Amino acid sequence: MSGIRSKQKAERPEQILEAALDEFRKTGYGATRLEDIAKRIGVTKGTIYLYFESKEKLFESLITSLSAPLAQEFQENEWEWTDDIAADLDYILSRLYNFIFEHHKFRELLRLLVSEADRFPQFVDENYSEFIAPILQSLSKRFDAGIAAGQIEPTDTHELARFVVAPVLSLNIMSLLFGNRRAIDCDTFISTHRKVLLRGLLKPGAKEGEGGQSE
Amino acid sequence: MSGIRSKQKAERPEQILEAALDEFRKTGYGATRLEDIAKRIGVTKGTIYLYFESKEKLFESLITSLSAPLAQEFQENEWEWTDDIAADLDYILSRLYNFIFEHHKFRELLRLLVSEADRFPQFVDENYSEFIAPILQSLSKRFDAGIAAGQIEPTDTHELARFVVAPVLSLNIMSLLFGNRRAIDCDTFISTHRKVLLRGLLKPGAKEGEGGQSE
Amino acid sequence: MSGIRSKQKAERPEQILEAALDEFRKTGYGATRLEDIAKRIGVTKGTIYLYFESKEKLFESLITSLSAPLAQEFQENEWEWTDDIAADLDYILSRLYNFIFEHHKFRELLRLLVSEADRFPQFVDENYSEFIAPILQSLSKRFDAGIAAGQIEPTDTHELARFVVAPVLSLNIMSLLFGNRRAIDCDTFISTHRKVLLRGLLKPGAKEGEGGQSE
Amino acid sequence: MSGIRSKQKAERPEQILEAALDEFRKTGYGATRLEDIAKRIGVTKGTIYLYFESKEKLFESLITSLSAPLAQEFQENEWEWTDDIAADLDYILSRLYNFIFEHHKFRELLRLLVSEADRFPQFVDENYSEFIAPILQSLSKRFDAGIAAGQIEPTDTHELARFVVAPVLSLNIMSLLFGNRRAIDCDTFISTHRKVLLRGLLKPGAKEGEGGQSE
DNA sequence: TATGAATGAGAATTCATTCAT
DNA sequence: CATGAATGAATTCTCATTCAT
Repeated sequence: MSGIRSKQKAERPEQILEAALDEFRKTGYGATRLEDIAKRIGVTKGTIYLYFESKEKLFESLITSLSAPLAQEFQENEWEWTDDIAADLDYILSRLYNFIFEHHKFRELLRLLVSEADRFPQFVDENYSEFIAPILQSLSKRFDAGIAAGQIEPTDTHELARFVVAPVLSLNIMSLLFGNRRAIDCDTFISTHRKVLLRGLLKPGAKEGEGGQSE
Repeated sequence: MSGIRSKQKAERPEQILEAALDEFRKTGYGATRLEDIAKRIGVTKGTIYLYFESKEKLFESLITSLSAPLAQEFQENEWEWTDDIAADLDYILSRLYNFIFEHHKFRELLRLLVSEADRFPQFVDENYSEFIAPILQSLSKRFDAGIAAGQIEPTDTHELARFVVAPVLSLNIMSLLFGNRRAIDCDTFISTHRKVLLRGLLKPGAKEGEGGQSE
Repeated sequence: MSGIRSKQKAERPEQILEAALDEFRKTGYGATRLEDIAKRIGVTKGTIYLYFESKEKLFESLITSLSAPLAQEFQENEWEWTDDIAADLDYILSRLYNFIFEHHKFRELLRLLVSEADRFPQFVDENYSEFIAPILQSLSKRFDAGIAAGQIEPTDTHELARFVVAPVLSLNIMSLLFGNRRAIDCDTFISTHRKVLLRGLLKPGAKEGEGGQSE
Repeated sequence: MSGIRSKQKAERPEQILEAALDEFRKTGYGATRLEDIAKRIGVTKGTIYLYFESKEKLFESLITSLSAPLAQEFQENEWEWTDDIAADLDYILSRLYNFIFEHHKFRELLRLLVSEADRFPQFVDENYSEFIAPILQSLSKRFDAGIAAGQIEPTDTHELARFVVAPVLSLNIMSLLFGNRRAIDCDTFISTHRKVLLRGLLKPGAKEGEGGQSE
């Protein structure tokens, strides 16, 4: 309508995906109307069909467009380990948390995956293998090294990685649940996570009392 | 046709809610058709309207019917603390995890809350205050006592409680995401959780050095 | 709305098919709107979907409902031959033509088949094998007998049957094309058909000469 | 891109009509999309609107473009009669059949007319008066002469003409219905048509027995 | 209580048509 | 001349809801 048709055209798919994300998360896949997505960017329903052949395909494209760049970012930026396990743990946590809060879309991707997990299981699986599995892989390798170096108590390192990631996922869910109705004190949460991981939950003294004192 | 019928009639609301849960979680609130819910228990759409005045009210009743008894169970069964912090941590974890695995419905409640959080925020809040808040309250009280008794490193105990619960929530989400497609090794996860909380992630030696590698 | 729900219900499919026939022939398959079909019998679009799962299925059911009883009628009423070939020819023609004029729907079936032949070839084939083929079969048998009895000039009797039926088909098409805009003098057409078949087109004299003009 | 282009441009309307015929017959008027017509000749929808002001006008132009040259051909090539009625009948039949099978488009014109007869009755009428009527006129004139010359049994010659044309129409319909799924033995059909017309269906002997022998 | 036929508002989708480039 | 992005009205199809039985 303005004149810069071709420029707009190039950006349309992104625009639509952006708008679709907003609507899908607000309303859920089933209840979102394509018309609302269209309105959001000032076009009409029909326009969406120029770029996506159906609501379902739009949803699929959305999932892909959300996870692909995230996965890529993780794959491109190799984890850089030192031999200081504490520093590396700090690095792991800050990277995980930063990643989530830098990427507002990550949270929504998660919501969509949880909501529609039974209807689109392939997406869950894709995301797992492209996105979560590599993270767990990297972390468990570092932990293996840590164990070998006597920095870490021997344990199942893959499970340990899973456990290290878990609170991040959890924080994510919280922020999905409460949106901005309940300000979540992320910093404190993160710092708690860090503290517990770094130093353990219990005082040496209490711990010694616990089971054995050979420590 | 008569005896069984009348018995069933009394149970109709429960039957409907049960069926509604199955459908809502499979399809999401927006995309679930009342007819499918009805079919599941061998009645017709009209019957649902004898017990619930609309789809939305049905959903609300479902949330309530799911969370109320769970919250009640938690409220009735007071936490029973000892002065052995390690034993109490074990107790906390086993109670939290057992709760999830005993109550299949709990997981689905969570999914519904995540999926529909923006559309039904009141439910999220209700659940938080009736269900999650009390848990956090109880745990943080115990941790306060632990700190006072010198068992636990001083810290923000409410956040600590949140952090202790986080992996539980996380495991829950995982099982929502992967259903039974990806067998999650819950036992190992829980045991890792326990180990890390009880003894800390790092060896005393590594921990003392923190930045050094006297190891 | 009136009260005799169940009676109406039983008749609905027929009602709808009847209305569908009227609309499809008036407007063609592609351009017919389900709403118009519905209006014709005083119901709404939605009602049609209680009985037919899509527009296409409705069309398919229509074709079947049109051809099935016609084919059945032909199959049930065996052709009854005498040994008078002239009488039998009369009988054949009157039966073929009567059939067309008794069965208003037959004409429309043909139109639908011609119109949609490329889109629904299976229907054309079904109709051929269930409906046309048996007719040709019966006629050619009679002609075989006629040849054996020296009543008919030896010839390919299957083709002869096809040729005997052809003008009937042709008249049918004419009436489809002109509807009631151009009154077709069917009686004269039929009588011409009869005359030509019975006595041949040419005088014996001309015929005998075949290429000569003894006239 | 330039030389070929400009040549193509001059031919665009024809190209479009050609493509339109293919699509209309395949899909019917209502269900044909202009975009498909455009694609067929490698242009876009918009281009069609440079040459035809609407879909309906395009259809109208198509009918005209199909029937006009056919009618013209018939009008230009006067029927050339001899006084040999048999030869003339041969000539009539071969001309009619040749005409149909030379002109693939004739069949499709017929299909379109049958399909859309109720929506575009004017076309049916135009075609009748410009095309069919003259044929019937010519034939009936020849038959009149034949009767006057004692070659043909007195009869309604206009109806006779109609009847002579009928099997041709019929064959046409068959080929519309079965396309190339069911090879129609046209030659045999035509030869049967010819035989029956030329010599009559019945043997002289059988014929005499039939009703009267004053013949 | 329960049914299920019918409704009708509303959503997805299609496509003739327009128009800026 | 030609494009093809955009439109928006029209159409198919869905489903929560009603109500006569």
